[in-house]
Amino acid sequence: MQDTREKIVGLADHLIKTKGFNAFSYKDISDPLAIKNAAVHYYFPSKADLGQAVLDQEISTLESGINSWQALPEDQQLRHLIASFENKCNSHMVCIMGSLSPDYNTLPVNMQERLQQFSAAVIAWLTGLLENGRKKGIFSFRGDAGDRALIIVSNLLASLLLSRVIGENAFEKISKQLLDDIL
Amino acid sequence: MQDTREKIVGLADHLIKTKGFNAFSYKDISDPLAIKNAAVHYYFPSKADLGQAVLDQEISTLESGINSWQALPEDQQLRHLIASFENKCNSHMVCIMGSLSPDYNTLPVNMQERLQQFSAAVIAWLTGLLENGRKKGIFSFRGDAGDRALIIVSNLLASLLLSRVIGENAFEKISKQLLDDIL
DNA sequence: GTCTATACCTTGATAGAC
DNA sequence: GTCTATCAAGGTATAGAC
Repeated sequence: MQDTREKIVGLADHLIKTKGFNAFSYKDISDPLAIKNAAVHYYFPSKADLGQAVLDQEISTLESGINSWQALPEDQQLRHLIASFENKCNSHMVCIMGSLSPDYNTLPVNMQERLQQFSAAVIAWLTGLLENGRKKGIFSFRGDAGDRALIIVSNLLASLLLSRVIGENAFEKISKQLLDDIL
Repeated sequence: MQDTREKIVGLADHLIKTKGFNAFSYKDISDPLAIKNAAVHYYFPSKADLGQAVLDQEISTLESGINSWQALPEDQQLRHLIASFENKCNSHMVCIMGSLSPDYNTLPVNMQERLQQFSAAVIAWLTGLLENGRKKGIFSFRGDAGDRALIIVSNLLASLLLSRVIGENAFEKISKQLLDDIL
């Protein structure tokens, strides 16, 4: 089934966001699907292949999200981004960048490249969004839009990490202040 | 030698900040010290013991840092905190919270507890620092000091993670904006 | 305190039958 | 596509000699 492939990628994505790339194994994937680890290797010969598939999916999900918000006012688009992080927080997940960046040095090269690609895409999009929103008077902030985009991504990423350690309201507090600072 | 113990903890600390807790092994420690892995187990029977020792050292280093800055004006104290992150960035390390929080669910309980303790200590100290600095007119910001402390920790933590993926100037940009926002 | 030696387990991965 | 069977490698950890 082609379906199995998708289930594997979905599970791997979830495992990366809850346990980390180095901490999950093929068994963590084959058991819930009630298949054997060899079946997983049939779809993804190496763990690097699986990791790459997860990142490719993350990138395309991001892009289709961005596309679907295109017609909305800039502040609404930003709220959608924040909402997607809120969902992760409620499901006790961190984002893909928050999970993989500490392990960056241990990742296979193909995953490093994809992770860079993902980060660049988020920041480029958010930079444009902030610039346009500022022109229209929707956002108000000092300094370069690219720097501000960096700050926002940085906060959202870290808020999920902190929530895991110091409690759930870390995300709420941070995301609220984030919006207050530019609206 | 008692010295060996310290070298082990130092190496483990460095390994956590470069490769992550789940990605380093006893061999990564015994090889550079030119000893055998059994010698490491002599000092730290389990990896959880070693991880705990690293966190205990992090906590006491933090506390002695905080103490040594006590007499300085609040903005100087904050700059010292930022400088300590800059050092990590230049050495291609992330901070202990940035490294361990994504792996939180996979950590032994004693390490989870210490990590919570560490995070709480940083945030409590920074909250007080911001409150005092605001009273004196050194800092200027809206909202609760605790929320602002959360934002700053969140940014510093994430800036090291982002630097690793998208390049070195991420830290510089973020830390600069951080100060600009409250000075 | 450090060594050798080793037990035991998990992991990623492959070969070949069905 | 999925299975059984198996592998080599590497990991944590322990026992006991020196």
